[in-house]
Amino acid sequence: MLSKRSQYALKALSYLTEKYKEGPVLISEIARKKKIPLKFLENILLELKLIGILDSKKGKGGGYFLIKPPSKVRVADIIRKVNGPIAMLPCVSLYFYERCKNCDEKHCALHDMMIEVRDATLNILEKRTLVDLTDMP
Amino acid sequence: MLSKRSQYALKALSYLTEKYKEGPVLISEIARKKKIPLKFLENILLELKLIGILDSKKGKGGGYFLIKPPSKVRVADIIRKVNGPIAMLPCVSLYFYERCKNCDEKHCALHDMMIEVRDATLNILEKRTLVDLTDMP
DNA sequence: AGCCACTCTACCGGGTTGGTAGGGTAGGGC
DNA sequence: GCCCTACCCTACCAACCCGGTAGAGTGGCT
Repeated sequence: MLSKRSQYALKALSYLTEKYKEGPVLISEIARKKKIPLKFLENILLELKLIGILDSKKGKGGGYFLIKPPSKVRVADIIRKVNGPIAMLPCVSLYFYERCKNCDEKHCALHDMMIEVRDATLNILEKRTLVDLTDMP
Repeated sequence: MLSKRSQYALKALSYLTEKYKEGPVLISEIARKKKIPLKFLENILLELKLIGILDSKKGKGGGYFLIKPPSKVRVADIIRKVNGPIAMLPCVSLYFYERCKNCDEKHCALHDMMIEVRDATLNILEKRTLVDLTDMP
């Protein structure tokens, strides 16, 4: 399961995608529209900035905005950065790989099964970008 | 990611599948062969018994054993019982469903995307049983 | 100057994770 | 009827994560 934090992050990014080209958006506006606790959202947006997905502007007329066009930001990458591994086991993770002490990967049926699951998941998430997250009216 | 507990559970069950029809298997044997901390494994096997996957026999010649034929035990069900939801969001979970406060499911793009991911995952895990977990030599 | 909006530090209760320790108790064999 | 075996039960632990909340700081704009 994605953490609440990750869910909020995705919601916020989808809102910023809709407002792309309208300039900076207030934290408070995002919080209100997406029903996210304000101070928690502050924290999340800050992380997204440090990660390099967003940038911000202070003072009047300030707010947060996407650095890159929404079509260039993959959902899979956001999830990895905010939530962690997408795979179900460390030994089948592409970006958070860790060798398994309990088995030999060449002969581990669980390993093979989880590779399948990982590929099926990535096949969806790596093809989707923020644009695919914008809600239908 | 699956918790360590879930990983150990699956490993233990795959071992018990290999020893199916050979009668009860000692906790200590499973622990040794699968490199799982003994007391932790005790705890896990007990849970699997309460869940209704295993049964045990006390005294000499005792141990743990599968209640049902391995081909009747689906991997997806084990994961759900030991680890929790398979879906990435509560609002797309079949067995742990919770309505989403942040969005209207009918018009939520994230919701739709995660349904796709869920189905791709279940398409694999619900077709697999313990038999598919037995390792190749 | 003064407001605005992000930024930073800190804190907090409660829960989960990944164990460890140790004694209790039922079942079989002899 | 005793004793060994092997599961059963309770308790504890440190460390971290989750989902926030609070409040003061700081830089930018007009």
